[in-house]
Amino acid sequence: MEARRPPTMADIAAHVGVSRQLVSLVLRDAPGASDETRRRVRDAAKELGFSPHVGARSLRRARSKDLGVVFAPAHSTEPEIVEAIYPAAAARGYDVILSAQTSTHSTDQAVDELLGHRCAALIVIGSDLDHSGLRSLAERSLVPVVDVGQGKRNQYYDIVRSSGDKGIEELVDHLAELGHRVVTYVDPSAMPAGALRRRGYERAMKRHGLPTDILSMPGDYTAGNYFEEAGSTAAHQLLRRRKLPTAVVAPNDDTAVGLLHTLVRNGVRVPDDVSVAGFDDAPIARLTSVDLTSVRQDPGLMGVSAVEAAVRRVEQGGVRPRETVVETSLVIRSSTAAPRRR
Amino acid sequence: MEARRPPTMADIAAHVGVSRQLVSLVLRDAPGASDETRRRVRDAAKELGFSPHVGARSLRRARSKDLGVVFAPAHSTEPEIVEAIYPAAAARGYDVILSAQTSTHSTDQAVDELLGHRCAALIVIGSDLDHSGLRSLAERSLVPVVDVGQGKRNQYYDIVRSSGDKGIEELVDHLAELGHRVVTYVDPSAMPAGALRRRGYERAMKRHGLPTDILSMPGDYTAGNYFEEAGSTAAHQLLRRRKLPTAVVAPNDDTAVGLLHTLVRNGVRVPDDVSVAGFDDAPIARLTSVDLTSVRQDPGLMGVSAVEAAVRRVEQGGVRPRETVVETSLVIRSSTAAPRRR
DNA sequence: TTCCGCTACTAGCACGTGCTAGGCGTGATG
DNA sequence: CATCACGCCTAGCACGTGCTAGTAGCGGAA
Repeated sequence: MEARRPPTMADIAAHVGVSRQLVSLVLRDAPGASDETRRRVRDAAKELGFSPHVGARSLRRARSKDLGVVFAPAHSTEPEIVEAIYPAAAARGYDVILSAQTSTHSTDQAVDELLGHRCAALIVIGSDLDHSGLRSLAERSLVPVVDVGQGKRNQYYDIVRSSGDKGIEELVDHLAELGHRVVTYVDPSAMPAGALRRRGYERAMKRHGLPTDILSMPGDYTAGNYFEEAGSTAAHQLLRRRKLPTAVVAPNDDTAVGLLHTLVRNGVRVPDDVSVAGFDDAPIARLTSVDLTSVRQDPGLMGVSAVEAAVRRVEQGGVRPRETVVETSLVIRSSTAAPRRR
Repeated sequence: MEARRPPTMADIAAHVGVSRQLVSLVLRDAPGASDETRRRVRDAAKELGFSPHVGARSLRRARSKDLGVVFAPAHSTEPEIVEAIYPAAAARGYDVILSAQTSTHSTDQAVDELLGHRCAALIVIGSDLDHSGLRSLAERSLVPVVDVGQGKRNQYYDIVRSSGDKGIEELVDHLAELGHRVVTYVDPSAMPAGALRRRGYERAMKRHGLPTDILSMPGDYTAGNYFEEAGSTAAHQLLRRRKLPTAVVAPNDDTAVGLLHTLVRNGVRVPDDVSVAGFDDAPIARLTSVDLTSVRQDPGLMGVSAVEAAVRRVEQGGVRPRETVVETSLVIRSSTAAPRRR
């Protein structure tokens, strides 16, 4: 029961009866080996269960072929972005190294570990860092940094974000077309990308000549189900009014779901009495029992864009960071409908 | 705008005016350096932004101090386990390397990457591998493997799982104590850990002298919201019956939520008309608009147990793998109550 | 003085891989 | 016949770190 050492190229070489260099050459698909030898080396590698030592490889290699990704497992839309990063990176010849940001494992710790692996670039998804935090990260890490989420174009790091303002505008347009005139916006004030989305609401309402009605919900972003709670609280506030709006919009699906369920539980029919809409098109919005009209910000496209931005900065040394805006699309489901006649 | 090379120990040594070895010694907290030198080396390391090259380190080091973790970002309870692994590993002096299992990145690929990093052990969470897959993984990887999820004790790999059968039994006990006599069990048949939980239901019902009523729902496990859909379909089937049961139990929260929402939408009051309970105590169960009675399988404890099992196998070479069963606890919320008088 | 032990440091090899520079044989070209 | 090109292979160094085996310097004991 001894712990055997994993096989190296030297072991393969000895097994086949050639030099170690030739094995390296074959496994790198470099020219200069006969087909017969290639076959024998590959067979031996498979037989011995060879797995290249990425540490040794990154040590020798001039430039790294790894993308470091920081993400928060607790947040909902991020897993989909992470999933999209894998094939995008693979298509460009890069490997992915993940590091989680949690309450016991800070963004800085995650970044330090990734830098220890000598990643070629860092992709930070939905980080808790503000602009100055990201800026200093970009400066000290010496590698290109891509922030996925929110922020404005700058010269320190790349940004990939969805067009949250235009998405909300489209949503309001949809409601206005259905005939809604009283559309309330519930704003969980602690939401990172919230300001942009609220602006979209304000702009669209103004364009339609309708009065804005914003319900601002304070709270702690880091709390477990803050968003859903904010929606629920907002629903109770609305229920205390003499008259309900005909439609309610929230800048994320969790808040909208909190609204929806609380309204339904209190005898309000959705969409008959009140239309409800969210943003993100999270899995929860697609449940048949929720079936929420929402705005989809394509997580796959965001992942691909992040990889593209990172690879571009890596391979064209010295180019300026840029901002990539991913278009959103309206997903109409059964939680919105024309308002009842009064 | 040239891409500078990250600083090495040799750079620090040159900066301070000592040998490279002494820098290594200081940064490893090994004895044999004066306090004054330690301070100067540490200051220089900080000033230059030194980050140790983990590749070089793992190359030289006899045994690795990394735990490789395979997880599926799309699944719901796993992020919480991953979060718990970080502090547990840190407490024992291990680093964590994550690799995701997605539709475009198989478990095998994820494992190969982790083995490339020369992890000391592998922790596989909620894998799609069956027993023989895990067995061959354990055999070819040459490192201890810990499977978190389900399975039976065996000599090839460790198992960490929750006591799903006892958890469901407790849940049925709770319902029986409330006075329920007609308790239906909805079984999404494709669920990996499903058999164990169903046995718990059957055992408890028998103990209480009640007839079992199992609604088996076929379907594809890998589909996006299969579980919630299964619950929704089951609700429709129940609604077609002449008489509803007074309580419904599901082996996971998604199915229970599908049940609950579909029943509510069709005018059935929960818990007044029907009590509904799930399993997992997933975030969705805790939403105030759902407030589902459930069985909590402590994800934190599962993460810690997985790390413990892995470290034990790593540090006591040759010990046999074992099975760790994490106790569950009943979480009573407002979706269950005493049945109405008939 | 010599020897010993201690502190503070350095020399040097090893880990597994990538890559450049060569070497050796064979067949084609001058 | 000498030279060259080419296909196939090997020698050897480098990457950044951990660790063992030293080696000076210095104070104290014999």
